Amino acid sequence: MEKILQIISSVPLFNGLPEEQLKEIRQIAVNRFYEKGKTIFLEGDPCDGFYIVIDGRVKIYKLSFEGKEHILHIYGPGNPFGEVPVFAGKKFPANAQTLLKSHLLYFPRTAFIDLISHNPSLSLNMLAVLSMRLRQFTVQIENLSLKEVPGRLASYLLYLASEQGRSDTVTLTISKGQLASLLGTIPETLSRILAKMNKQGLVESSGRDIRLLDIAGLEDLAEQGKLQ
Amino acid sequence: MEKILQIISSVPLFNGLPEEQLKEIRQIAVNRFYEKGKTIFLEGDPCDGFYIVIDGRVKIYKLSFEGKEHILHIYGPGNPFGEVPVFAGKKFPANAQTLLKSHLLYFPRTAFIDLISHNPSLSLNMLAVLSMRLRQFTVQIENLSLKEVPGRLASYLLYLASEQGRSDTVTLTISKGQLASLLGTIPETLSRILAKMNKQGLVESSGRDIRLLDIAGLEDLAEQGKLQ
DNA sequence: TGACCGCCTTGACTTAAGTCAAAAAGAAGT
DNA sequence: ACTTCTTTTTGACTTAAGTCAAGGCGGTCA
Repeated sequence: MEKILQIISSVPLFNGLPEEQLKEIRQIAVNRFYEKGKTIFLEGDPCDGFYIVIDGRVKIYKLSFEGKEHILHIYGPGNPFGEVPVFAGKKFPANAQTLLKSHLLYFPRTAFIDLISHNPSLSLNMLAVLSMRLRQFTVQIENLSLKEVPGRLASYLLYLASEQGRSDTVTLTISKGQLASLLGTIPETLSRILAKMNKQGLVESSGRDIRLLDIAGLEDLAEQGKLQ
Repeated sequence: MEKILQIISSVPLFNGLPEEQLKEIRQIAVNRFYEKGKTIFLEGDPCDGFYIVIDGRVKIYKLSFEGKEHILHIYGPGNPFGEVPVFAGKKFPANAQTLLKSHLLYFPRTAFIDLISHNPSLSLNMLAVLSMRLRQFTVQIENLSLKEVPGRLASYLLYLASEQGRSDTVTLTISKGQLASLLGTIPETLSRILAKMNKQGLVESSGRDIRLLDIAGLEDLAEQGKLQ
């Protein structure tokens, strides 16, 4: 119980809120535990609340008619998800599934809206979270429509390097198949492009570890969107 | 002056707010007039406020390294834009330019945040606006990564039909070049695909008017994302 | 050790969509 | 009606990336 309060206080969404309000938030939160590979919700499901990842990992994805999936986000501890229908419309715009055994906190819609109505700081935090997400989507759309796969991969590797605080080597935290889906392509193509980048001396990859040999080259590639 | 108050009251973002609050909002709003084709802001520009279109039309777009543009949104009267950096970070994530001579209202950041902090209804409205936008982006990403151009075009035509309240004929409100950019492709490709859809009896297009001859076929196409 | 599994890679082929260049069709102004 | 400019269409060609199918690699478990 105390532990959860501590976790809540470290979630960006609840940053800077006074102790007392954190306790209120704790009051309405519900623990939910999922095994690996479990569906949390499906696109079109009616929504009456949103989630925060406490532990584990969750993918948010869309499915094509034939069943091909495109991963929109992968969320880990501290990330909220499923907030869109809380404030607009009723239904989830995408699917959510656990990638690992996960511990989530669930916030019922009405109680949360009540809370937010009485707490300007919380509402500003929530506005910030949604705005950041819009910003991310903007980048994703730019990547999809203005860059080719090599450019998107280079962007992702550089992002991962900054994320992991290292500039020389990164370690993929997801499978290459999942990465392909996140980049809007398929495993075969990703594999071929990684091979090409190896040949060109941009990276040196073995398994999930990828050494970034030519940062400047990768930055060019990420910016221009094209190989060569 | 009175006219602007009336316009403000009809903007979805300010729906359901009491008269008095609308007046406060009017207080902080600043009129801005732009000729056709003028830049309102560029990606990376520091932001200290956002806009609402009163009259005219504005495109929000990204530019690739080589200067190719991808239009993210086209906004008309009643639509707010540029809110993202108000709540998260400082810089605009995309470019904005007028497509027509336009009248905008500008809301300075700090004054607006002040307002929102004291007005839960306004903040919930803003949360709804951002959430709707996230939902739209979700659809756009789905279209870009899981559908081919014919599927995106079919989606757009059906959307336009519902928008214009007619199921048989739609009229493009933007040039075909702009439409191509909005669908993440180029004019040549769009032209060819429209020609193919004509040949297949799905539509009958002449200039900016497009008759939808086979709605069921278009819906299939939009859902499956592929022609044939 | 060997069989099985999921994940990744490679090869051959197809195809959607982009590029470049030119013609055609509209719109606007004189 | 004629010029000029923009927008749209068409054609020939190239290319990025998808499909299908086969094989390889690496773990796990009996």
